[in-house]
Amino acid sequence: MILPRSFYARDTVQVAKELLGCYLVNETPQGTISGKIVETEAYLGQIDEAAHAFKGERPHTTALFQSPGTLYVYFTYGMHYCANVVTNREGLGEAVLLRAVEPIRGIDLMRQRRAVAKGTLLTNGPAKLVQAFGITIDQNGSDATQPPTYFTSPPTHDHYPLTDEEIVTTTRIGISKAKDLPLRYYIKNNPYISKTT
DNA sequence: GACCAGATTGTCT
DNA sequence: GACAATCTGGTCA
Repeated sequence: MILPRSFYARDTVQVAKELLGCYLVNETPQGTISGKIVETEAYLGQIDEAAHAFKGERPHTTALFQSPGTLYVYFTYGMHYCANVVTNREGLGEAVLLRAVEPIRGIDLMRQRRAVAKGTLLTNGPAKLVQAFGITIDQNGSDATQPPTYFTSPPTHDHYPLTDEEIVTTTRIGISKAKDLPLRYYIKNNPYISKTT
């Protein structure tokens, strides 16, 4: 079942935690790709110095200020893309960054897009999963509550929701500002989380 | 496996 | 002109 807009229209930290265990799906012309979300980071807009929305709305951050459930895809380091979902309320600039997923469907397609990667290296980082799923800057501003790119709740046989015991909370990585905020979440003992510190 | 440097471009100072 | 919510390929072990 596709997660409705009301799922995202809540406290950003809450959404970041509950996205763990949910599924990311991208329907491409070549086939459907899906994966289980195992690692996220919260970015708190105008009170969070590390957030792209911190300095207010800019031409390249307009998607961050749209309705909850909107995708925000950005380009960084001259060669990489990362994907977020807008959360809380329209106009706040809050979002959750997808840091890692566990491949479920379309693994062959992921391998084609990431020929260099083997094993867990396929999707264990924000730019890696974006590449494996075939997400590009074209998805910036698109609506993640309907196809082709969207999130679903876990299948009924999955263990969900996760307990606090199974969610590890730690500081964010890869950034230079506000690094001490405990806004990174991942599923304990899952081999697909990114390890960089 | 750990550690290090290079890639490459949009945005802000 | 500096730097970025990163990854890869090299070297050394």
